[in-house]
Amino acid sequence: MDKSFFKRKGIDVAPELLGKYLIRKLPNGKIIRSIITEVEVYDGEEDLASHASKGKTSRNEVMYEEGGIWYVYLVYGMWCMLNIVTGEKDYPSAILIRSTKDIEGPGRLTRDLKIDKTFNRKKVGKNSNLWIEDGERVKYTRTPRIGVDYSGKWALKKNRFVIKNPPDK
DNA sequence: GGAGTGATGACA
DNA sequence: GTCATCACTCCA
Repeated sequence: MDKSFFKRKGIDVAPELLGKYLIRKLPNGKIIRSIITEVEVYDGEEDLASHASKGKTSRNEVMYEEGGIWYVYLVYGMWCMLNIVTGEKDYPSAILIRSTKDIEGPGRLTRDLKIDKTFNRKKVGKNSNLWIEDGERVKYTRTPRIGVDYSGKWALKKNRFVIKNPPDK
């Protein structure tokens, strides 16, 4: 995956991630490939649903980096969320990977792929044992994001991209 | 529908 | 230091 792919706006990158393969190489050498089926875009400080809405902090500073690295953080005390940072440096935006074809749900995804905070800030690539490979171009639909009701009008923004008719493996 | 869980950020 | 909050999943 070309680095410039992730330097574009999250809203442009997100639909193209659908249908691509998320690939995880486990410590024991086993490789898991799964098609990305559901993502959400968090874009800019004005997005109240984004961690970046409160400005730069020690947790979200990774979002301000240049696109092409992972942003992993803990929610609800037990689940890690997997995001890809997008956009230029100093612009906070990221895409949350919510589901793949085999694993539905962002918390389950990271549990099953054994992804934890050690991936935070790592580059998307084989060197970090977690990367993306080209897949098929697919149709998708846009819906409001999940679990962000507190963010007022931003909760209604259709920044969630879901694959339509996922191809068979 | 409701509990559990712990890092994080806000405030003092 | 305290306290409330939270991009979730599981089991009723």
